[in-house]
Amino acid sequence: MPRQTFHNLPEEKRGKIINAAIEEFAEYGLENASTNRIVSKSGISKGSFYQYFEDKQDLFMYLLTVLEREKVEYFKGKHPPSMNMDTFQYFRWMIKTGMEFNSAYPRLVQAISRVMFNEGMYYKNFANIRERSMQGLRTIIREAIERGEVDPSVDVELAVMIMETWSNAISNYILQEGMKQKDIMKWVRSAKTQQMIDKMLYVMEYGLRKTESDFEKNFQERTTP
Amino acid sequence: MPRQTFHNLPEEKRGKIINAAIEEFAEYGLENASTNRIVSKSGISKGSFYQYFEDKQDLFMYLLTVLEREKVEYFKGKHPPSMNMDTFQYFRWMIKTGMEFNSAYPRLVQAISRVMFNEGMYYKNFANIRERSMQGLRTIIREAIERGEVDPSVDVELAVMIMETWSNAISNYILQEGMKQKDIMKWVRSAKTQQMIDKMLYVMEYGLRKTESDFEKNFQERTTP
DNA sequence: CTATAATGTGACCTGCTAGTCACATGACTT
DNA sequence: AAGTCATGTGACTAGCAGGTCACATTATAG
Repeated sequence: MPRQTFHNLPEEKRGKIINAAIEEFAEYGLENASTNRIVSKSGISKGSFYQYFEDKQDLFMYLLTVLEREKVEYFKGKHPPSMNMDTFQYFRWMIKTGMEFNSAYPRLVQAISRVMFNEGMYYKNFANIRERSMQGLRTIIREAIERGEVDPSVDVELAVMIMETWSNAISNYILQEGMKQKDIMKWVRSAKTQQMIDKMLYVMEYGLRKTESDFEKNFQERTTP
Repeated sequence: MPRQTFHNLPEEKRGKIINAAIEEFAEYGLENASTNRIVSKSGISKGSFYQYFEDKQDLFMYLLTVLEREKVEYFKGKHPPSMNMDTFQYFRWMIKTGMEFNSAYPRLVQAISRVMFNEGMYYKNFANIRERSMQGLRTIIREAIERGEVDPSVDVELAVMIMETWSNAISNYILQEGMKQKDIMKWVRSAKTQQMIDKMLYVMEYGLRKTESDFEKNFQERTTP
């Protein structure tokens, strides 16, 4: 984590460094990011950089906390439209609000997801961060089972994996398509995009809602002639 | 593509170079792969390398053709269990056979998917390769619609995206989990793993089988109280 | 055996990287 | 005004990168 000297900096200077870092990581990932470029982009000297941060990874870790803080702040300002939502409606709301957040901070999200999901495979350090979000999904599914919205015989771990994959896939897809647009936020909020997201989530939801017995019945019907 | 001198090489030497390249790309991706390491691992000199290949990317492109050739060869040896399969059964067979291939050549597949899906986003050169596979899916879906297996009002592009994402996600998941095992092939073929794949595909399939009108009915029921 | 062509080699070049450190500058204290 | 401490600086080191090239070795032909 950054040293105190960094936090003492005037906000403008700190912002310039953060923005330079976001641009650099979004463009080059963690491994190929160049401290030299970050330093010259943000208008500070090499020595200062190493006075603020231990190294590149330290700076990136700081960006993670920035993302987390901004995201919490964003969700605080948005309340679920209703209190009587079932699990899938809630999940849909979470995904969509997350998507709006992504549109509001596209470069920050791009920088972090690039490192986390692409190089992440090989940086075991990030495994615990992923584990945390999976823990949340696990809880959601268990609660859904208790409420009778998901069949009790559903494999929780598998459902977690499906939901995680699905929400990552949607996020990536939206981010990639959105980056081609002039105004991401507008594009994400458009009826067409919203409907597309609904449809994709519907595919996942409908599969999960089905009972295990249903699966076995259907599956055997088609594999044993 | 490699120069003739490379193809003239004795098979053993060629194999050593290919293996060294696979290991290097699997470990470091394209950008961070080091020709120096490849050269020393495969026991040839720097000069020879540049006599065989234009550069790193040239070598990687060659690996792509190796993968394609091996895959075609592998699928030739495996025939679909039945001729009377519906689209989803065929898709399932394709996915599973592809998975078996991945288990047979885990490092080669890892090397290529690491570059294609992780860094690939930023290497526009690979876009056409992806486009080709999407073209295949598009055809599959159109045929499924003609056969009445998928509702005609389904958005083909969306279905393509879902199937592509889904099959990539499963492949990546299996590859990642499989790499933790001693014997990948055995693990992939185990009843437990096979059933897991079936379940994941079932989620996708069940969502796609549903008609658009079904979606709209269900969707409105829950969003308009 | 000689001449010619093909293949192989590694020292060397330039340019980048992450990280260091002796020194300069500014700000606050006594 | 002098002293002290925090902050800022960029030339410098060591190491690795991709790529080149004059020369060495081997194979083929006459």
